[in-house]
Amino acid sequence: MPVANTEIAELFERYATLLEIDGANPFRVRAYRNAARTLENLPQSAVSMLEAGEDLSELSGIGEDLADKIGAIARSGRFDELEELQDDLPASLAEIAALPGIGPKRVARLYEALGVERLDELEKAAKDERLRKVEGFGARTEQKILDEIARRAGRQKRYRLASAEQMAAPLLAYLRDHPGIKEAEIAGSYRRRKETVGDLDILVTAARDAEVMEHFVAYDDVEAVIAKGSTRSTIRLRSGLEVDLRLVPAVGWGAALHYFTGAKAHNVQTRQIAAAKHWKLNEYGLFDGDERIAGKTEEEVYQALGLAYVEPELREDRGEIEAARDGKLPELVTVEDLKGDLHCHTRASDGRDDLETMARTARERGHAYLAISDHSQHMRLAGGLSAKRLREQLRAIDELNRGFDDFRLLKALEVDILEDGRLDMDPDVLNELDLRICSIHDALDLPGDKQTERLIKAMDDPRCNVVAHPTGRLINKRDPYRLDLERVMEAALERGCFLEINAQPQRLDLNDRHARMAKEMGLKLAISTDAHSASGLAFLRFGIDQARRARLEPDDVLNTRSWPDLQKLLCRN
DNA sequence: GCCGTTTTCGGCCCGACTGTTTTCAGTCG
Repeated sequence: MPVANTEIAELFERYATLLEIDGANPFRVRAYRNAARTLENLPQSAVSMLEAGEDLSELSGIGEDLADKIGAIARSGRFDELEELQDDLPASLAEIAALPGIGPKRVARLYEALGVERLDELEKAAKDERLRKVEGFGARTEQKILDEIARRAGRQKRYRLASAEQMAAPLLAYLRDHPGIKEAEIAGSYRRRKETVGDLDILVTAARDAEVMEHFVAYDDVEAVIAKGSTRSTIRLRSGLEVDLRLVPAVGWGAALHYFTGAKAHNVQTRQIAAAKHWKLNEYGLFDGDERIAGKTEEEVYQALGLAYVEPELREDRGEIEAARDGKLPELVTVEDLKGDLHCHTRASDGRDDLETMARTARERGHAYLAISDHSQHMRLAGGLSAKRLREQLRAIDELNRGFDDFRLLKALEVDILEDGRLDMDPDVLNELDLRICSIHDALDLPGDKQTERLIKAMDDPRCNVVAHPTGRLINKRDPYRLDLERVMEAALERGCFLEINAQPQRLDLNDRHARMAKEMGLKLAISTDAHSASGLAFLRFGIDQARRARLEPDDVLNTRSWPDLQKLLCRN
C-alpha cells in the first residue's frame, strides 16, 4: 500500500513538535503543522497525485521544500530529517509535550535540568518533588502533572459526536434555564459536527449581574473546576469531557460564535481577509480602527468581509472561503431532503424490533420507504437469513405493503461479501429483491490489494447495488481495513454501484473526507442508518452531518429521491 | 518553511488564564 496522507501528516506533526522543543523558528514549526493539516484534508492521496505528475507545491501551505520532502517520504516511507532530529531529542518528549499545561519550553527545560525523557520518568521526578526545584515549576504544577498522568491512564482522548451530544444537551439546557443567561450555544468542533470532539466550547450572553460562572461550575455533573475567571471558565465533567464556558458581550455575539466555532485555519483565513482591508477581526467583532462595523450576527460578519454565509460544517479551510467569495458554496443536503432509509435490520437477524414496528416508525418519521436489509446466512452470529427464511420475509413485506398507500418497505438484504468476493446468496433469490446492500464482516485483515480486489469482485456481480460501511472502521475502536478506496470508488462508478455513509455513530463510514472524495469523482452515496432497532432510525442525522461536511448536495445522495427515481438509478443494465 | 493587488524579504492571529512571579512567560484555543 502506498504511504497514506495521514501517515505523512503524522510524521510532519511529530517533526513539528520536536522542532518546537528544540527551539526552532516557530514559523517553521507552523509550516510543518499547516502542511500536515493540508495533507489530512486532501481528498485524494498525495502519492497518487505525485504519480500523476501533479505539483504538490501548488497546494496551500506546501512549498518546494515540503513538496520534495513528501516525495522522499512517498518513495522510502521514511522521513530522514525526523530520524536525525530524534538522535538528539528522544521521540518520547512529544508525549510529555502533549500533557495539558506543558508546552515545548517546559519540556525542554525538564529535559535539560532533570534529563526527563519519558512520562514515567516525569511521574517519578514529580513524586520525588524534584520538579518544583526547576525554574518556572512549583508545587502546584507538580501536583497537576501527577493528576494528569494518573487520569490519562484510563481515558480516551476524543469523544464520538453522539456521545458528546448526550453530555452537551443537558448542560446546555441547564445553562439556558438560568434566568440571567440570554443566549447559549455550543461552538467548536461540536458545532462543525466533526465525527469526534475533544472538548466543548460553550458561549453565552447574560445580564450584567448574572452570576453565570457560579451557575456553570455548580452543574452537578462537574468533577473538577479547572479554571474560573470572569469571562472564561473550564470544568471537567465526570465522564472526563472538558467544557469551556465563555461569557461574551451580546453586541459581539456573532463574532464570538464565528471565532469559537473555528476551525482555527478557517478563522486565520477570515482574519487575513479583514487585515487586507485594514480591519481587525477578533472574538469581539469586526473593527475599522475603534469602530465596530460588524459582529452582532455571523451573517453580518461574513457579509462585511464580502463572503457568503458559510455553514459551520464547512469551516475547515478546505476551500470554503474561496467558494464563499465566488458565490460557489454548495446547497448542503439536510435531513429533510431524505425520502427514506436504505439499510436496517429486524428481529429476523440481529435487530431488536419486528418488520411492522420498523415500518410504522419509519413512516412516522416521514419516510416514504425503508429498505429491510437483514444479514445473509454467512453472518451466523447475527442470525443471518438463508434463502428460505429470506423468502418468508419477502412474503411478509408484500403483506405489510398492501396496508400502506404512502409508504413502502423495500425488499433488501445485507449480503456478506465472502473472502473470495462472491456474494453470500443464491443469485436467483437476490434477483427477487429491490436492492442489495453488500458488505464485509470477516477477514478484515487481508492485505490491502486483496481486500480491494475482494470488494471490486463483489461489485462485478450485477446484483450489487450499495457497498455498506465501506472501510469497516469503528471510531476509537477499530481502524479501517487496508483498502485502496480510490480504486474501489472508480470501480463503483464504472459499474453503476454506490457506496454508503453509514450513520451509526460509532461507524460514520464513509467519513467526511472519503465522502467528499466520492462527490468529487461524481459517485453518489446512500445515507443509511443500519438501524438495529426502531429507535436507531433516528441516527440519519449523524450521517447527514458528515455528508454536509463532505459538501454533499441533495443530488449527490441516493435516498433524496422518490422510490421510482431511485429504482431507475439502481438499475445496472 | 511559506507566501506575495501590503512585500521575492520580512512578515507570519491574538487575547485570556495560570502559575510563578512581582511584571511576565508559557500555554491554550
